[in-house]
Amino acid sequence: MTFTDQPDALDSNDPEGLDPGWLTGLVGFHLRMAHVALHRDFALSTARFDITQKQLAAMELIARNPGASQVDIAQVLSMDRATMMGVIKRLMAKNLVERKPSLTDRRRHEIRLTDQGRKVLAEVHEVIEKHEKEFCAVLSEDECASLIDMLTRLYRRGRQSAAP
Amino acid sequence: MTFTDQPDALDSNDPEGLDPGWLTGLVGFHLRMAHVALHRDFALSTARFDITQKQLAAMELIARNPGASQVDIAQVLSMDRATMMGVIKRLMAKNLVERKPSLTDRRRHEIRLTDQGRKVLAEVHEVIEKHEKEFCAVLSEDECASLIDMLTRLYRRGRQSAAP
DNA sequence: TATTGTTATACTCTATAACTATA
DNA sequence: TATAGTTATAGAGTATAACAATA
Repeated sequence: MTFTDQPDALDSNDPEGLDPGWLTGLVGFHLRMAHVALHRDFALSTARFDITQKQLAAMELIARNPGASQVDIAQVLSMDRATMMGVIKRLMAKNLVERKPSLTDRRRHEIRLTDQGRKVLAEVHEVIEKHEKEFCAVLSEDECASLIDMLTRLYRRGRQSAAP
Repeated sequence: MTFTDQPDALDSNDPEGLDPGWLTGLVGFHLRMAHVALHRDFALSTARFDITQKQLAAMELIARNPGASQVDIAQVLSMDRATMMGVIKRLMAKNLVERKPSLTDRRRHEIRLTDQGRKVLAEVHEVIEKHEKEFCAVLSEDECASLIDMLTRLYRRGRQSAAP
């Protein structure tokens, strides 16, 4: 029962000895598994920053598009505006982003990074780039580009059919 | 300000007009976006079954490996055993799976599908296969196989470094 | 001691519905 | 009417810690 008894059964096709069966052929299944692995890796790499994947994505968009509204950010990340609210709230609680009411449309709140936010983002960038390299070490550069291309097509597809 | 003013800005590189910047080059970002799209699509396709992606994956493994324990299933799906507990609980509440204490190791509970579970799983299979086809319509067969191969390598990699 | 199942706890994300203020 | 933000609510998944029963 220990890992020394049946190394073959562990290292070969079925790492845990169970038959994944029908799931094996589903892109959706592998997409989920890869995402779970990434998510956990990410959490480990960025533990000291107390920030999640989604919070980082939001911060990056805010950094690149200062003055964007919550709805703008939410749309790009395919999030509900109520969900986005929660993300922004947590980022504000950590003093990473701040809001100002728009002068031209008083319904909107323009979101910007705080100085603290910019500082943290720069630090996180380094960690993520290192993490990304390690995570993708099993892919060649061509494969990596091809993977991004295919993934992009997959989620853009969903948008085209949903938007109009 | 309406969508008729700047069609180019909407239909070209930036569907929502925001600059994703640094995120564009990250496999992790696109993996997350594709996963979010898939997750939502999945939920829509299977709404009438009142079942989630993870619950389905667990059911499939249980179907293929009758008598497996909760820990077995959890390991394959990279879940904590407490998390798995929640999934199993919900599946039991819906009368889709059942448990029996193992005769050889009384700590273990062998999990099996109920008749109801088998029936539902068969119906869901059809829906998912149709969904999978639509979701992957933007990929050729070769691309699809290549994508699965790359994704598998990504999450297997995580396992190899974690297990020993 | 180690493993399995279990409960309790806490956090994040997700979505819906309803409300306010503004356009 | 429509949009932006907000709150309340509910549910799912994630993880940790602790416990009992069993090996």
